[in-house]
Amino acid sequence: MPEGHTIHRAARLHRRALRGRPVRADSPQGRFAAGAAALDGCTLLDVEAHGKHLFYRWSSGDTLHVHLGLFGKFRTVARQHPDEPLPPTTPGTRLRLVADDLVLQLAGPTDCSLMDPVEEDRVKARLGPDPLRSDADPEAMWAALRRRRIPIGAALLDQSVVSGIGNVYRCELLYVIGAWPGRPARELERDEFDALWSAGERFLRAGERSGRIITVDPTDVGARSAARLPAGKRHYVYRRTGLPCRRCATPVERWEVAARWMYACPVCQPR
DNA sequence: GCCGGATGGTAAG
DNA sequence: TTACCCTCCGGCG
Repeated sequence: MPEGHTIHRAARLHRRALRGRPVRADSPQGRFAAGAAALDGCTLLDVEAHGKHLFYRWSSGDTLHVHLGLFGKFRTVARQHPDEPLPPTTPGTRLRLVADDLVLQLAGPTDCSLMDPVEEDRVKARLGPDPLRSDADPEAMWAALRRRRIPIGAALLDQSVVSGIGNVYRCELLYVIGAWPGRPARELERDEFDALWSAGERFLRAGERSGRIITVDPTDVGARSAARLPAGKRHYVYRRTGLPCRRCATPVERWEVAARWMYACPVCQPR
């Protein structure tokens, strides 16, 4: 589920598993053969996440940029012995990193490439503040919203306004702050924005820790704890078209905003 | 077992 | 605006 929480989680896990270790690198699919050859035998120095982007820094001076897009997936396989045969890869495996006790495989990414510092800066310059980063500045997001006439539902998907939020979080965030998605971004009140930012921080952080998106207060779905909620009970409105709102029972509506499905309760999120 | 859809973004037209 | 990337998962049979 690649919204920002997935990316920060991958950064944390990959950093812990691979930092300081030399790895073998190759591209079973072949589309990243030259890049993998450049990384082969190098040591991972650090991993940085910003929004939905990952940056891996290597002892060679190279930076590996990964963007999962909608389909990209990482798979890690533990190894007992360094001389154990490698696990099979799917034909689409773009990059494989092999350490003594771990194999990391990447398939289906939107981007997997080596970047120089100029390209890296260009990518980062396009990104708005990321609530999961310690250097995130909410005032930058507030200023960006004030400049836009587009609906708030569209602004939340614009990675230059705020980075790391995807379609699930945008729908759920607007529900929990009670804002109609079609309202112009610039008309959001300051107290609504503060609630939006803090809920965004809270949702993303919980997602990073658990590896899944759970936005409901468990008491709203008749559960004691958010842990192990079944798939149909994790959200207030996302993918619940026509089903009763969990708080007021009004049917959830669905329509397109910024080329993606938007879900909202017309009563809890008044226009 | 097959089919359709999706958590996203880029580049072509 | 449309095509594309080519993953996994859930619904259906």
